[in-house]
Amino acid sequence: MKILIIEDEKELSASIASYLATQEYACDLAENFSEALDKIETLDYDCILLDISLPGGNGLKILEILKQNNKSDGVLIISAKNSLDDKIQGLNLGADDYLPKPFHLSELSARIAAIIRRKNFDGHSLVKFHNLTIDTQSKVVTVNEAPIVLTKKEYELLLYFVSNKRKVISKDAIARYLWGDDMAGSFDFIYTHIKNLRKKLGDAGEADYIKSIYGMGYKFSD
Amino acid sequence: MKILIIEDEKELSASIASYLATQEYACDLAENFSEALDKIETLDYDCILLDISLPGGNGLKILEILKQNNKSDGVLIISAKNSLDDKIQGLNLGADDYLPKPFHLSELSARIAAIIRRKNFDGHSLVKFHNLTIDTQSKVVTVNEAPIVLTKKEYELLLYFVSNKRKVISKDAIARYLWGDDMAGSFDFIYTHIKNLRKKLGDAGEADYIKSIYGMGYKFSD
DNA sequence: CTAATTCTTCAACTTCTCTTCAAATTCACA
DNA sequence: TGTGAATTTGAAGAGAAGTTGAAGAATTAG
Repeated sequence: MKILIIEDEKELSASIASYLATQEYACDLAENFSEALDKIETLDYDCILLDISLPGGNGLKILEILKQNNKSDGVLIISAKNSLDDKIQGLNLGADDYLPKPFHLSELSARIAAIIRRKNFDGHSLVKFHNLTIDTQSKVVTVNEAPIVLTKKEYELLLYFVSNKRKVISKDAIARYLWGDDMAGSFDFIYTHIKNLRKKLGDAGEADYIKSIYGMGYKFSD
Repeated sequence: MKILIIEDEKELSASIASYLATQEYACDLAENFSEALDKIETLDYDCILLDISLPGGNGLKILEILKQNNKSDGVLIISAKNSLDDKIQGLNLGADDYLPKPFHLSELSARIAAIIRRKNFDGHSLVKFHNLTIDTQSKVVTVNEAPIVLTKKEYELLLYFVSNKRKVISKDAIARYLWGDDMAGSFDFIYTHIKNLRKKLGDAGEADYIKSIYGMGYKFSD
């Protein structure tokens, strides 16, 4: 479970992070507006702790951006300003919960657990990458909201790509993932399935997500 | 895990070192400005404890130099001067945390653990050398933030250089690393790959990292 | 059981990398 | 400063890696 902590008080965020680490959460820290945007863009988090009163840009702005990118699931607002106004505004923008400072780390942890539970529950098992979404429950893949039809192998391949986005994946790894450990020899399957997947993504308007890295494998990125 | 302690009070640094040794950290000590620079240049540390109030040069100066060399990840400032000013300046320069004296060794240890965890987590397994970074997951190499495209052999060669930076590497060792043990005879491959790597690094603005040591091999340094 | 779909195999083709080689240059040492 | 050895360089062919289309095998659906 990955958590992003957007908080400018370093001592606080460090202690949150070290506490959450004991609960098996992996934390990323962002201490200002631009850092936060950066992390949000490059990684997906199971939960985002957002301090509203952030220097260099308002925390609510971040929430808006998350909302626009369909990533506002799992946001827990923390704030010293315990004003009703902030709270309402935050929840309206799609935050899942609101926790006024100061708080006990155990309460924070409980709320995070609740948010993640909820998120994984309501059919939100969506894996996303830009305008591409994969619903791992219904197994429906959409590009720009329009569904595309994939075969089973193509679906598994795409899911593997998206969940390892921006990493170079060796053909060996792909072979092991799709066919199990005993896939010595030829990569002809892979070539063909990649060709077909590229074709279908291309037809749907999103070519070029799957890059070949000569001699190394493939990389799914933008 | 390697830790550098930059601290002029010998008793303090000794007791920190011996405590951290019990936690499986290996500590190096530097008790003044020049010693610190020396250690920083020759070795990479997982965490650096930096006393701001250092004789013979300000500790913040060291932080600046670390920052310039892209080594400011993992710096924990310790200081008796518990002024807000120092703190802000330190954190602006990229330190990860700030611990005012006096402190409990257990707290120090907890913060170090947090810093190392953070560093390994959001560092994406980055190998760095000055303005050069190698992301070993995405296999992307950047010079001054701009990505450069390398072939597989070039990438492996560069990675070998960077992980053996500032050491003289024999062509035999390079050959064994890149092609396995059975590479008797000619070094023509190496010459060519080094030429190409130099070209690409040069085009990206960083020539001269790869030095030839006549009759011995090569050295990657600045 | 048949038809349709999907998966795998194969071969021709394209693209990019690696290696080879010879000529030019640099270096250490006498 | 001259000499042989070490290194650099550019060019080009060999070779590996990746792409593509087509067709047979396997699987699934009706």
